[in-house]
Amino acid sequence: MNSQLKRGTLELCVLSVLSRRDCYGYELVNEISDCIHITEGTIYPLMKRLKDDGSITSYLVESREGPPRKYYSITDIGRVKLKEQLDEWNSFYASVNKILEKSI
Amino acid sequence: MNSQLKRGTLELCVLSVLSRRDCYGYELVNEISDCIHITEGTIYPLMKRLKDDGSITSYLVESREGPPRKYYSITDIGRVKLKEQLDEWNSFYASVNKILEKSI
DNA sequence: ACAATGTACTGTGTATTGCAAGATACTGTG
DNA sequence: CACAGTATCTTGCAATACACAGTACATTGT
Repeated sequence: MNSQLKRGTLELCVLSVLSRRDCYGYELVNEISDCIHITEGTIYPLMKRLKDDGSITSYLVESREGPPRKYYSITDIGRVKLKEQLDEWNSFYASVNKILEKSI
Repeated sequence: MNSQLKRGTLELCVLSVLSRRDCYGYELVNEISDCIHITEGTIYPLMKRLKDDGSITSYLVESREGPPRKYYSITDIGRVKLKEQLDEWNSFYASVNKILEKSI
């Protein structure tokens, strides 16, 4: 898979999943990896960016299966961002497909 | 527009347009910019990469409206690459949409 | 004691884009 | 004719986000 394609969409995917329910990082990796390959080394820096810009908050929860889990929760700022990025994504792939269709 | 989204797709778009007809760089910029904003500073390094890996060839044609135009032509290697990237793109945006749909 | 798995984090490298600037050629206007 | 504007190609530097590898620590099972 061309890893360049993922750029910009992983953030959208994370926000989208978090808009359904709170998740911890490792869980997000597994959830999203079903469709698009990612690893922890990709997700944690992304979560840090999202936290820094106020799109998400986090809280720790003890776990019996390993170290404490850091759950992430989407904020109102994050929901606004999600909506914007969703619109961008939809118009973007419509644009790409328009260019591609011309060549058939 | 989130410029990160374009990554990986511009090459696909260029190959796709070239699969229809030969184009010169400036023309490609205008053609593609109808849908996705790009400038010469983006297209020419891309054309160089494509030429280096054998996906396209180029030839000069005199012009009465400015300096000579450098036309680009897709090769068989380029067509194979186009097909691969087309498949990747289709499966990629299906994957993204699958993740996004879960959150509705 | 040790392996396996769950969980979080960091560092280095890399690829592709944005933006800005420059170089050359032609066209039209004052 | 000078000059502005447009067409066309080229190059350089900065920024961004991802890949991969590695570290660290907790728990459970053998």
